[in-house]
Amino acid sequence: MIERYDFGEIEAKWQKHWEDNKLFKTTEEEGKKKYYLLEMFPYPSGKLHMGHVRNYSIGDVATRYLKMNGYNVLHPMGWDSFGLPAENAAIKHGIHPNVWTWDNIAEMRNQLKQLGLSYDWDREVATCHPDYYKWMQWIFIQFFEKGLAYKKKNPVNWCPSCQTVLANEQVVDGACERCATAVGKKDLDQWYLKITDYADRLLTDIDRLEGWPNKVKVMQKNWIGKSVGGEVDFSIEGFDKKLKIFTTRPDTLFGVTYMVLAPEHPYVKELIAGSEYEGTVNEFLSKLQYMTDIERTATTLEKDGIFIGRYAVNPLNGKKVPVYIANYVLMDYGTGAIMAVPAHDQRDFDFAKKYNLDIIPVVDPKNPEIDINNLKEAFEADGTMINSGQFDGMDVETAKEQIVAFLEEKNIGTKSINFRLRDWLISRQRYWGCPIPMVWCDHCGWVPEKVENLPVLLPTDVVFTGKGESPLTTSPTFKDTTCPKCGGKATRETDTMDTFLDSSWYFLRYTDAKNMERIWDQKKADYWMPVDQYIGGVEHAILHLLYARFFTKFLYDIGFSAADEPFTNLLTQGMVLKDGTKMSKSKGNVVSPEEIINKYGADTARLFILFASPPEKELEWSDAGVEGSYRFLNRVHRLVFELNEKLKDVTASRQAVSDEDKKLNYAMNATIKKVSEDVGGRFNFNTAISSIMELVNEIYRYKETETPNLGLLKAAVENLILILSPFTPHICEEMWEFTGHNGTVYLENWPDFDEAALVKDAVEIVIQFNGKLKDKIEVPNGLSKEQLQETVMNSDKVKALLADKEIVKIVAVPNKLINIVVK
RNA sequence: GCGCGAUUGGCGGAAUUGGCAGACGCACUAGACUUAGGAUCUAGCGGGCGACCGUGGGGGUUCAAGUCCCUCAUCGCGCACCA
Repeated sequence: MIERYDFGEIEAKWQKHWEDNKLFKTTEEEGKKKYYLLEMFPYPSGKLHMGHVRNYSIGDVATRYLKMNGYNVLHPMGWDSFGLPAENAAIKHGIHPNVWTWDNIAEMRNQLKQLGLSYDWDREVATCHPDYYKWMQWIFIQFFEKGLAYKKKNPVNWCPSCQTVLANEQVVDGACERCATAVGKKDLDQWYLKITDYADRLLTDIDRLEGWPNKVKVMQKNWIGKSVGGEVDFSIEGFDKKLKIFTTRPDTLFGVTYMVLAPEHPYVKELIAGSEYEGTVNEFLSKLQYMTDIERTATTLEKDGIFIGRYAVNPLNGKKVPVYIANYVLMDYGTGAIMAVPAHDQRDFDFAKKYNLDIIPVVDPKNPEIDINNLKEAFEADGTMINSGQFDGMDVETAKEQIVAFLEEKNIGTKSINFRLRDWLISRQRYWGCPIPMVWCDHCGWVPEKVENLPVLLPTDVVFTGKGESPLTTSPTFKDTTCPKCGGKATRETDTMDTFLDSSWYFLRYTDAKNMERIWDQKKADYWMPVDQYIGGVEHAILHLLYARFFTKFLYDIGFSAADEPFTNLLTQGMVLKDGTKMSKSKGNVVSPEEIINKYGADTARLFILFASPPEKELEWSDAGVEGSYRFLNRVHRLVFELNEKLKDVTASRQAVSDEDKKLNYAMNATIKKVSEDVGGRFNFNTAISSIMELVNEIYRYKETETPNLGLLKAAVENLILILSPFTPHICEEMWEFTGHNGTVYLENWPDFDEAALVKDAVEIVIQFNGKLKDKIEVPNGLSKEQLQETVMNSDKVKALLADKEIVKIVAVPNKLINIVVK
């Protein structure tokens, strides 16, 4: 170590040292507390951005802290490396996605290493590697064999720009999540995973996720969207099939004044066939068909519908009500048909007003301000049943139960639960993804590829047009094959999988990443799982985290995972902002990590990012703040360098004799305690760092006192290096070596703090009058209420303040304050 | 519209159980050292001359409220015709 803080030299030196000594390699050590710490793996775009630096710095601090505290920590890294950008690069620049991706991985791996992150690189995975996607295909086959993967023709979300289908989760405000193009509908034969079979478990188990942010849990609950209600069969006059509807308000069945079918409902064609309404209804339908999803679901869109010339019969009271089709009823929720109760549903109310339909109240609000026979808006709250025959007088909840029970008894309805969650559409008409390992045989139907033939490799002889069908169809060698079952002529599935499948189980593969025989060794997976702490962006709150939970539960069910929830604790880190908005190329406010590392070093970059804001909050980038962090590291470096001459032959000791000694000893122990709590418990790295800064200030002050105790000073410096090391490992390694230690701080024990040193001889007491601060005095530690009160009342200042006042009450809190209530 | 969260100096942010509001850092001001300072060190830094006033506004509970309760406002995020 030289006098100047040469971060470039120091960081290169220690990164090499760590790598040469395989310091971060992890194995299963029985009898040692395990901890699996995981950050979301990146898509290898080629360049690290500040969000990555933040994500991985947070994880690295926690890892290094846990390691020093005796945990056996698994901390792996890999690449979510299938996906569209690689394919777009191929179309645009003629580079093969494989080449493009692996070049990017090499570059990003290098950048991660420059940050000094403690990854076990021997466990690296890349989802585009055949050794990985072989097992992806294996999992798909397990789904297929359990009946949870199926192919179905359906109108699907189609992005005309990406030229591929999208899952519901990937459609945001009716537009493609990736490119923001308006999403259309297309009838396609597509593969689905039956995530709906897991809807109930995915929902109820959310309550077990105590270590997850509430926000994420609420988002998942809303996404799964469970509704409890009933299904009721209505008959239609002159039609032999029953019309089944789903409702969450069976209590309002007597208030039904019309029925609505979704325009796509299969009965519609039959119901109008040959009638005088056929022409006008078809006209209405074709008008709807040309609307995009954005238009169709916009809140501003007026409710629009048309009577189809038929009448349904209310099974409870035999009443005839008209049947409509309308744009506000969706085919893919419930049964695609509803009973309309305008008095108690705002949407039905709006529609009824527009088309002049009856409004019959069946729930009395018992509120004189609401005129139930002349409603201004639907009354959706609780009340007492009216106009409902034998159910009159019941409250809403009771009526719901009673009416459903009545329907079940008469065999005209059942209790029913509906989920908003749909099955997961996983086919993609793209090249750069995992091939779906299925073969179509005219005799046997869909047959999975034999496991011993996996992986079904991505062909390389394809043409990238960026249009229409999957590029795999252009491969002359891929498509034609033989049936794994009967050996006859057959064709391969040419679609690839949604990349969200790849990332739904990578955390399990890390536990035994290089296993060529099995997906993983069960013992190893059982040792490490579940992930104790998962860290990543909140943008994955629904998609990735829900899919990963689904996969884990499935793998648990088929006996391949000991855990049925993958992530015990979840930390969603905040975004990195500049000038109040997200860093983006288009806004020109991007700060590149590379630039910061070159100018100040990785330690400064890490320190700033951890110090500027608590991890879960947004972080406002500040160049001046980075300078400040850099100055702090220089200050520490200077302190250690300057003191070394004096301290090199001294033995560290925690003996504190003088008052000044005690102050330093207190600061040292208090800081160790605070940092341990902030890092180990709450992930409050910003406050941990500020307390370390205070300790540095204290050491600077102490070393200038008249007779500093060199042993104690040395102990303070050593502990400073140790507790700072998880944040800024390179400079701490260098200082640790410079102060005469062999080996690496990474393997040192986290320092203990001495409770006794935290007990002060004298404490400061706050004196309040009516809760307002008036004075502060020093008193011996541990005075009782009575003693404290006596001391305070004898103080001259208090006596003076009390001169013309009358004491009403005195509240004394030992070692803290005394509040005198006066008149 | 529904749900979740936030609002503290010029700025980022502290205040863990109700108990000194503004820790730590940035910016700024003055001074020291210096040929020089964008290095370093020292001091100051919510408002007000002051009694005092101050944590988005208003109300409440309490000896005591940034913290608990009610209410309003603003901003952010999520969902959104889900029957």
